[in-house]
Amino acid sequence: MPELPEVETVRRGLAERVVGRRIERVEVGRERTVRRTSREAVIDGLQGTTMLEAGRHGKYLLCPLDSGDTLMVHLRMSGQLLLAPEGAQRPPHTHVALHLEGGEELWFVDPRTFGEVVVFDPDNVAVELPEVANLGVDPLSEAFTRAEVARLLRGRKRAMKALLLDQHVIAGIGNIYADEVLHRTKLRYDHLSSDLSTRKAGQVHDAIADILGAAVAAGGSTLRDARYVDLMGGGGYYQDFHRVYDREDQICLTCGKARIVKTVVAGRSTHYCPRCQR
DNA sequence: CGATCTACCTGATGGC
DNA sequence: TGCCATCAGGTAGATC
Repeated sequence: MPELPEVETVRRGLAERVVGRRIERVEVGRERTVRRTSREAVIDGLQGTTMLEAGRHGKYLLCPLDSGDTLMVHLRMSGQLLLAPEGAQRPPHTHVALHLEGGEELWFVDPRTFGEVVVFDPDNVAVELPEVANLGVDPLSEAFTRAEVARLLRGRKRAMKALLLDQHVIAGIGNIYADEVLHRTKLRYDHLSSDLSTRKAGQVHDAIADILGAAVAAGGSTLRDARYVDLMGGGGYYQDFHRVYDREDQICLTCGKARIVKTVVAGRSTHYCPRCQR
């Protein structure tokens, strides 16, 4: 569920409401959520610490603590971070609860349990969280330029959809926004990245920046199942602006003629306009 | 190297 | 209403 815009919305909530407040007590329910290390490592690593800032790289939340360690949270498919009053009724599948100074709790809720909570030493990230060390450029960072995107895309011979989803190249794009970016740039999912002109690669850069930026401004995309919500439990509304995702058989909003096709590519649902995208 | 498939889980949805 | 099959936004690892 959550891709960069949704994770960024959660990050902003943490920056506004959790950074600077001491974590007084930690509860870990389900062991699977902390499988990377252990229940003890997460409890001992968080208890008594304070988040210095709320960071993000791609879909990974990375929050440095005053202990020198860093808290990593990945929401994967169904994870949520929710802020609630101390003692409030917890939803099912609340696997971690942080009791914050000032009488609130921060919950990690995750029905499918793909998500993770890790406390790690940032100086040792390559060993403790290698996938974080190997993340590609973040589209909201200064390093995300037209020239860099052209280099990343044109230097590889990959199907465009698979490449946009590859977190080692560009970090943060998931299935929804990959389809939206490809539609905006009129590229089909199987267009080879090595065939892009420099100009076209620049358009891909611009589409990523525009679409992710607009989605962040809209608070992300909350689909019918409402599995993505922000820290306060509110939904985003960028789903109202999707032009291909979840619009199977509907008329393309760009050409007004063809109907959106839904197919499966590399095991992922893929939506595109057969008339606009080549 | 790259594409595809599978596995990890639970819940929502749709067909019968 | 109930049962069952199918599908879901992510990622890593195996296989070809």
